[in-house]
Amino acid sequence: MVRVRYAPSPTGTLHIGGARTALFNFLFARHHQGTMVLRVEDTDQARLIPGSEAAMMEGLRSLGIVWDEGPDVGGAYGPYRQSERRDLYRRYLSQLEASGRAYRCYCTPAELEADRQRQRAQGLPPRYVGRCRSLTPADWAEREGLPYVLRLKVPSQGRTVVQDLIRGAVEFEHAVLDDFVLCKSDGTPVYNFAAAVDDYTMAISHVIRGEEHLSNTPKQILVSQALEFPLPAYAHVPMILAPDRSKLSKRHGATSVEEYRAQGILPEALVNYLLLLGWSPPEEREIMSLAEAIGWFDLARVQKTAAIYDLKKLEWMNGQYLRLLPIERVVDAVRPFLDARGIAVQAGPPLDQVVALTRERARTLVELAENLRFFYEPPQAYEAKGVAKYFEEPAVGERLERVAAALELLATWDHDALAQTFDRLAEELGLKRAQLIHPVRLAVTGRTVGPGLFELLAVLGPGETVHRVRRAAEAVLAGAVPIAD
RNA sequence: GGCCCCAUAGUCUAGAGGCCUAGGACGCCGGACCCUCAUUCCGGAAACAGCGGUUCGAAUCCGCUUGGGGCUACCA
Repeated sequence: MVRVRYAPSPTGTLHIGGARTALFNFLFARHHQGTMVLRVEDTDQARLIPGSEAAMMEGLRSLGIVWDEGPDVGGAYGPYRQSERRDLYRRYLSQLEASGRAYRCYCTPAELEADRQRQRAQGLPPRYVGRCRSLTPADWAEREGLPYVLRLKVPSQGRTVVQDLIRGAVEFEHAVLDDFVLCKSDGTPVYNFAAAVDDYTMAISHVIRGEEHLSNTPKQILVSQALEFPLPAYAHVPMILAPDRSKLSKRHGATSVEEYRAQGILPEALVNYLLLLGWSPPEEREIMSLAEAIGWFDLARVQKTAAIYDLKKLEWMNGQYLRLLPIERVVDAVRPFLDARGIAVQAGPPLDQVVALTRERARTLVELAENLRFFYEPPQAYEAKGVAKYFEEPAVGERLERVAAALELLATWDHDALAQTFDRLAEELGLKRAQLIHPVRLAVTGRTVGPGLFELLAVLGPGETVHRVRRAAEAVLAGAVPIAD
């Protein structure tokens, strides 16, 4: 039975690195009909950020990553917050103490700091010097009441081998490890201890996590062995780096799932993009559904090398999804972006028709919202480049008047009728059709780029079209064309 | 500093000794199409970090060098 976990620390928002790790866990679990556990690692209350846990869960859900057991949904191995598992940790801690595998250390932070200073000065690696290592329970009794931490008694000889599913056997000499802290003086367990206990007590079969944890793994193995726990399988997935190859941080722009959402990236696209960072499908096709990914997912195809995220490709992929997804899905997705811009769609043409015309010209929902704005708001000004190109030709004002007049008489308002009207008028005026089309697009949208004119006008409707063409004609004739930008 | 991981184009990657004159994707450049833009379609430039081995043969195996990353807390 495959059981995996994603174990975030609620100290911020859901990071794309974390999201990718969660995604790999989720895909692995689903592929093997296993169970996905969400565990909140909140032992360090000082670092906890209120609302972070809920935000992370919301971020995961928005991407379609769901869990079978967790703080919100419960499960047979709860509780799922480390802060609620104190009693459990205490039990294993006293077991370790009783068996002599852990010992009390009374060294003060000042003493430890002094040790480190000295070691650094001597060019030695900073490790715990072992001052309290051979203290006996009798010595402990003497120090009754003094604060102490619990340290694991790491064997000084030998080595620990991590069998990693992605990297193979990785060896760590015990000589380079030190007697690390299991439990702080205030009684809170420390990560490497709590993680080992939880992975065992939650019956986790595969620990799939970021590469930054590889160096911690021997410590967790040592804890597990001291407690006589069987070991889970480990798989350390490569990290996601910022474009300058450094660790991802706020200064690299959008790094959280929430920020990408705000920039108009669809969750479907983000998840698909993240999937390709560190994993490759067995076929040369990159656009795929979560269901397909579940069928294909395999740790053997996970890369060893850290990946750098590429905004350009994410945006391209988002564009693909904008075109691929059912129109209703895109309409729903763009609505909040319209609202945020005060674009009132109730008064204008049906949004689905508008989106159908504009979505293939957008890469993000922000762009899409801006691109369709003119359907609901007449242009206040006209693009400078277009004015120079199309509104300054001789007799353009009259030409626009003619168009308005012809359109006004049109009985059927659809693409073909509009096309015929423009053809006929162009012939009458001795012009090329394009010489009518471009000024009219500018008159109606204020821009030089956009959907095909006849499709656009068909959706915009006769009233609004004629009105806008007239208005532009008047401005041109009056020599008072408002210029945008 | 010590320990650990990694190394194919600007970026994501395929590649598990001969199938590689190294394949795909984004981006970039050029072209076709078109009422503009976008889409789409064609075409192009662009990589096996370096040096030594092993082998009949190395992007693939080994070593060293270089480079990048991680860990080294009473953080996770």
